[in-house]
Amino acid sequence: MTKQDPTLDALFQALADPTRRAVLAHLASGPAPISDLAAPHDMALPSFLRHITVLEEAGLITSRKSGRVRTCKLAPARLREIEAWLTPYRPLWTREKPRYSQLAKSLYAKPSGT
Amino acid sequence: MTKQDPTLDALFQALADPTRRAVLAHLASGPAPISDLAAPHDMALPSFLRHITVLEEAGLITSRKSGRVRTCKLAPARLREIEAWLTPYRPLWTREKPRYSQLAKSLYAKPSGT
DNA sequence: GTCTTGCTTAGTCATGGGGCTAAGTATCAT
DNA sequence: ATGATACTTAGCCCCATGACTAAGCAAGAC
Repeated sequence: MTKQDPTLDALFQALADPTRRAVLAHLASGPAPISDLAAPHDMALPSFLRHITVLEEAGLITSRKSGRVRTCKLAPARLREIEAWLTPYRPLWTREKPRYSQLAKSLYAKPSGT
Repeated sequence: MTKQDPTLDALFQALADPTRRAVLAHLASGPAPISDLAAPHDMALPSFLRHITVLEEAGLITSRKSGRVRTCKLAPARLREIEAWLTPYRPLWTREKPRYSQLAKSLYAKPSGT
């Protein structure tokens, strides 16, 4: 509409896959090497690595290689952006009456919906 | 990992497109007919309609046809599911210390990360 | 040095997503 | 009845995604 937001695109896109969400859930219990993350997923390693790359490009995880092991950890800042995107809509389900006009105002204030 | 969640897939997928997020933002100011929604988007109508279909299949909007006009409205329940999915991760950015173990517990309790 | 481990790169393939045009159908206006 | 309006369906095109195998490479074990 007014402005595109490619980073939000990548963010939601990254979350639109069960393997990738599972990786995030796994990483929620702390950093882990690729092989640990891959173990539960019945998938060839290169295929799995693509998912890791997608998550990293979306900014949802970071990784560092030490020796021959690459360790991944969650980068929760991006999840916070989803929360932020969600915020203007929240009145819609927390109140009985939608209060559309107020909502429109907050959506126009910062065009996070575009 | 344990169980797939196709509806979460569709939900995030639907949000991974700026046109579709713009439609949601538009609908936040109240129900609107297709043509109103389509107007700001420089796109052929059939292409735009696909987006509407995706949103509707994801459960993010509903629509009813009356006469020759189809009117769409937001269905915020699905947005709430995103909020729910986000919930177990929220401690990660609201506290300084991650408290990984607690988080893992809540993620295993209901496998919303799969 | 040789072998194993843990990624990494390269290349292929099938499917699906997002765009288009063209043509169809059902209302509503005149 | 005619014509405009508001979708709707059908079909095509291209590129991105998600999977695979095969082969490469660097680090650690022995």
